[in-house]
Amino acid sequence: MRWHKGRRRGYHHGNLRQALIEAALDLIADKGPAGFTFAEAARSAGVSPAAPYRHYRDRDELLVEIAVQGFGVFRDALAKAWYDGRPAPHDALIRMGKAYLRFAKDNPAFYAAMFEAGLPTGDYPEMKKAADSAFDVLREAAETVAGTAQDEKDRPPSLMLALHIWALAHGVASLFSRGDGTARALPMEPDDLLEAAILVYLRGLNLPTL
Amino acid sequence: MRWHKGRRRGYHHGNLRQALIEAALDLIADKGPAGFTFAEAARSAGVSPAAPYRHYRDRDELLVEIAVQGFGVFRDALAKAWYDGRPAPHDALIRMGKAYLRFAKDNPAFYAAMFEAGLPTGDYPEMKKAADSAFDVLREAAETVAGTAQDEKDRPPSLMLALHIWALAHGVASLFSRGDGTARALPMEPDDLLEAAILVYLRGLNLPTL
DNA sequence: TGTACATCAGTGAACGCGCGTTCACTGATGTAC
DNA sequence: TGTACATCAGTGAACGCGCGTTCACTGATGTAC
Repeated sequence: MRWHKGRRRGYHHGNLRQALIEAALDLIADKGPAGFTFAEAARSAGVSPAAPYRHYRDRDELLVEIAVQGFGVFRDALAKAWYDGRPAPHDALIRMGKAYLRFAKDNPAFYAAMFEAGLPTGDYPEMKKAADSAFDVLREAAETVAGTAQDEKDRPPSLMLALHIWALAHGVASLFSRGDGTARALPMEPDDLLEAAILVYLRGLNLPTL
Repeated sequence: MRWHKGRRRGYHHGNLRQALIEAALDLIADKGPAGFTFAEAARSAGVSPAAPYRHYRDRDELLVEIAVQGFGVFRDALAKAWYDGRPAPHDALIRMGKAYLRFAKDNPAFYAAMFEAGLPTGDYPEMKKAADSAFDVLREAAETVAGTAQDEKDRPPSLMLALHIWALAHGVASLFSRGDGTARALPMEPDDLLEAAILVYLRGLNLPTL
């Protein structure tokens, strides 16, 4: 590697692929997933409009790459918050929910590319794989939380639990906790709203509150 | 009114305003909220590209009008499903949740314009008003449901209840129940997933199950 | 270590295209008398 | 009821613009010997 981090040196860029992604993220954060063009990303990265074609077939391929990277960052954030369910699974679950909100707030461009770029998930296997990998963290958490049931007959189906938590966190994030100025006003913190919802939900599952 | 419903007759269109909205809805449904242009909507409505300027200042103004109409349809759908909480508030609440999903599925273009066009809600008062009006139906329902508490001390704050149900329904709709092909695969019906979540949630609120 | 050569990753000019927008215009409609 | 006129809601031609994309090219890098 002969380049100082991302610094351009001479004719060859060195890391144009990643530079285009970062340029696109900035543009998306500014103007939504619609408001980014291949040409502008190139300009923003300081290369000619033809250069991106050495790395991506078209705009969509770049968008997918962004979504894939986004799901990676997302998965790591969720896994870190879950922290193997320590010290207590219920607390860890709530922590993970908050990490979901934080991700949406801190990375509006990733969030938009992942969930709102209108890319049919089915058409892009790598994207689906990356998304599934993030969801797996949630499934594992759900499994652990379900395992805290007092009695085996009280044990909720963990897939259902995972999907409910996902939907709840996603709903709160999409409506109230976005970082791009399209969030709705709320008379409380999104974090608190989500925490309360998860607590009520877990109580409804009849799991022991710690 | 000299026009048969929406039928063009001669030089004047008769109802271009609404025709443009419908054309835009078709385009949005096809290609997402990004993939609609003023010019194409005009072409689709059978008028010259200059004609829309007689009715809308620009693309955004048309989008806002669409979102406003969408929230109107949405509110009516929710209110109809709620049906004043009859025969039983809990059942009616679940019915309303399902109406939320159905709306997202049946009206992907409205849904996208309302929730994903990237229009900052704060900048468009009429849009905010229309959205609030839809949310009011939900608030009223939450109020009624909260009132079913056995004991006054068990009564949940109805705003919180409303926001939780909203987030849940919105999350399920956005992730699993969209009509535009971007929904994720699910091993069950979105309706059933949402119903189960609401039931668990209400149980967690310690409200009497009917 | 030096040189020849292949390959990689960029340039820049060019193109066709559709969009947004403006303009003077004109056909159709509504209304005052 | 007819006519003159104002207003409304369209036309169509034109423009500048930026995008996507292609092309032959070329500078920089890596490697075989």
